[in-house]
Amino acid sequence: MRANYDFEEAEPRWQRRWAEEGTYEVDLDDPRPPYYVLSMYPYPSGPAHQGHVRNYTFGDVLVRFRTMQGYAVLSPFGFDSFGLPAENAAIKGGAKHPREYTEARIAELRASVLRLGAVYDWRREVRSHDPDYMRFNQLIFLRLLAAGLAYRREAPVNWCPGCQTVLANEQVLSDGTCERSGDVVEHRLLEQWFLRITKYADEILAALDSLDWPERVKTMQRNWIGRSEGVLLRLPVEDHPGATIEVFTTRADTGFGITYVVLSPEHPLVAELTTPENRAAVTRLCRTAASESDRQRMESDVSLEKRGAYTGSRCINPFTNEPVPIYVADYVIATYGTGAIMAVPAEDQRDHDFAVAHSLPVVRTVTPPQGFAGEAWSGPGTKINSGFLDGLDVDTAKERATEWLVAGGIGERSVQYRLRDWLISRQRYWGCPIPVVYCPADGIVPVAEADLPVLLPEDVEFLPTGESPLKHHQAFLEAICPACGGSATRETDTMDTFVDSSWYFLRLCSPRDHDEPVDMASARHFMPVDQYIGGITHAILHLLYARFYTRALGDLGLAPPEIREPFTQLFCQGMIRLGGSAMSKSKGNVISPDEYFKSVGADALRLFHLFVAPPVDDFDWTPQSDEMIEGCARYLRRVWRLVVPDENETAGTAAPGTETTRATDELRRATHRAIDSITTDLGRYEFNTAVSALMELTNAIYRARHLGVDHAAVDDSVDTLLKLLAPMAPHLAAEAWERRHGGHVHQEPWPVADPAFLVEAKVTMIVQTNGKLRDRILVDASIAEDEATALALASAKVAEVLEGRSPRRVIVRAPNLVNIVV
RNA sequence: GCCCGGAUGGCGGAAUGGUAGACGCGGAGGCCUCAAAAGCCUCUGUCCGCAAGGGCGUGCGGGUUCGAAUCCCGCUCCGGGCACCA
Repeated sequence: MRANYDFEEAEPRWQRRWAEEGTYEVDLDDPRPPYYVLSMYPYPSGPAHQGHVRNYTFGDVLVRFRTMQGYAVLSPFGFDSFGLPAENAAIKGGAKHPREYTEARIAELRASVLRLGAVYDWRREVRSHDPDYMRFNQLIFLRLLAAGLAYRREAPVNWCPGCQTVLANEQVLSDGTCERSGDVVEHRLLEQWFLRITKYADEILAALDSLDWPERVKTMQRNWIGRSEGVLLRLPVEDHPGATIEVFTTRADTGFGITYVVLSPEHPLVAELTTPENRAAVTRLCRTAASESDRQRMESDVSLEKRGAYTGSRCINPFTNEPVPIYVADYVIATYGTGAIMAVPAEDQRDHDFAVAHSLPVVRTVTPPQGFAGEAWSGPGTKINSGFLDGLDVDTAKERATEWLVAGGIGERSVQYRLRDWLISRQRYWGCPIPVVYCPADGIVPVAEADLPVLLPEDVEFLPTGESPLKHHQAFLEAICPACGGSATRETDTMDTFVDSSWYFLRLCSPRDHDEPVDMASARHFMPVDQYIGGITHAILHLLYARFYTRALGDLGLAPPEIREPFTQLFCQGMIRLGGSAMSKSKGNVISPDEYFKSVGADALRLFHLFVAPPVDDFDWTPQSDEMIEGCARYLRRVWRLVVPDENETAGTAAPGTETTRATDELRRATHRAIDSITTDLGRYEFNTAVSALMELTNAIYRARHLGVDHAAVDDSVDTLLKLLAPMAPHLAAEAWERRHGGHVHQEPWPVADPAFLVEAKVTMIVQTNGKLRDRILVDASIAEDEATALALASAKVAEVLEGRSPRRVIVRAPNLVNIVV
């Protein structure tokens, strides 16, 4: 009836069938081996744009491919549904509650993903803002609290004036601005909740080595953790008996070069060590440092003027027993190491800059290389001016100085991390409440687990005051102390949304379990995630937190303790850029897939995303993209005509003969080559070359039909083509297969290449002289070396070049190549 | 500043030591059609040449090798990450 494939009718029909028939629903008792494919659950920002399309297409190809290979593929979906945009929209738009807003966006995104033909086990859907998810999110927090992995303390924090909340270090960009709003981040001293990720720093770092992840992601995590080995040493303060300044250094060997010591402005000893005549300058410095953002602090450095002030006190350099002045300066960071440093201006450029600005002495303890024209030399060399270290190289001296400090009780070996504990408090409404109350009698008291979840009140007003509406909601604030039964005040901070996303992949294994956040048997069955797919943007934040949480949950008995790493393989797809920046709703440069669903169908759009560029690469959306999408649609029509030929097309009319036999053989080999390369490509996320191989096979089938290959061989190749196409263009493959055979192509086993068809009987041997191509000769694949040489030397083209000379050397790589050197 | 990627036709890209440019987009010509759409066929790196054929060619300069887009050294440009972390 229909010659043309009506994708607009067929695609939604197949989408309904896959959902209704539960094709991609997987349970614990499934006899097939489990395989877990997960795309990072999205923040629901509304209908999908091309970035989502690319992401979910990649994931869906893997789900369908592994299913055809015989796995019980767990393919769940969820929504990272807490977060600022919903609350900001409520504040701006007035009427809509963040829940209503968020759920509308979820419906839109879910519809897009369904329309794309991506298949999930929707029974497993989780949403972070669902009370059920919040309950376990809070329960995990309470267990972390009980185990000492969550704690509250006053700390200098990153405050974003735009978002009116604190940010984790990870959310502050290197220029000192907020990653969300772009505002300059300020410093504030606030009581905040932290998670003790640093306890796992060593394990998380060490485990990176054996992780099958992209090297650049691992490098980024290593840099972020920033482990450094050194010494903590104590410097006694002159005229302050008992007072010592503790500093961390990785260069114990430079001790003889300490010419001053610096405290950060926030250091607890600043007030005590500042003498009256220096108080004014020191206080001014500390006040400026406190009020300024990191960016302003760094910008002050551009003038090379290291800002600092003398305290008036001195401490003793333990190496020389000489007193050195103690300064306060804002180039020392309070939150790293001990918040104080020993300054060695000859071997550290920052110290050198400061020393010059404040006329402090510089003593070299390493001989710089000949011709060194810089100021501070931090590289290797021979020790000088260093007493018992003189003449040693830096590494040996470092070890000797360390031993000396330890033996003298002055210091001990220490490892410091750039990684800080994870600050999770957010002063916002639309997040998961931190389940504690403040009791005048008992202090911080956790909410009883039986009383979870602590829900967000619905009757709140969103006003542009910058304050969380929770702070003014009486019914929410008023709580009963679980310890004494007296009245208490509820915590109004909510959790960073990265907490929600740090364990959802575990929850997805048993999303409806009412007793525990993670069912052990389910997690043991499905975890770890075999293929995790997402953007490189989460290389540090989400992926680091998830690795931490997986370990912490295991150690708390909330998840299988033997599962340390959540994601076996990670694939980071490139982003789609439009007008120079990543396509995203917040940037307002999105291209919707909707018009393509209508004009060419989901399959053509999927194929385009698979074909247009290597999946790991970024690619720029250009006007040419539309032409290429049209090309993919054209290709699919070409496939369709193999199944339902036009009436004026002729096929297989030639009489059987030797030509036919050879063409049939060639078609069969083309088919098995396609199976082989596509299977390899899909396993390596090289979807672009997989599509290209599909096209080559299609071309080969057309060629064969043209030559009159018998119907059985063509039919066989078309069937294989449809199976190979099934993960990438699932609707058309399903429709075509059903017409030919009935049943589901996606339930067919994945084809396996027969090695017998991968070897060629005849090979084109190339003949070179001095590495330059001269001739091509068709030879038997089994040709012997001497025979190949003889054939090559017999070539007229070679004779021309040789001009009667005899070859100096002949390189033979039978049957592919002979290179004659003259 | 440090670290990590990348550079191949008009365009997206393929080839990881052995025929550079697979596959596709765009372009040119032809067929079909009253016409169009759709489709089919041929050509399409560049220069010289009527042609046969030949020269050149993977950002630039060197090197290793019988042979380099591919490996090594040094540059240029582009992209990303980190950046006062002692």
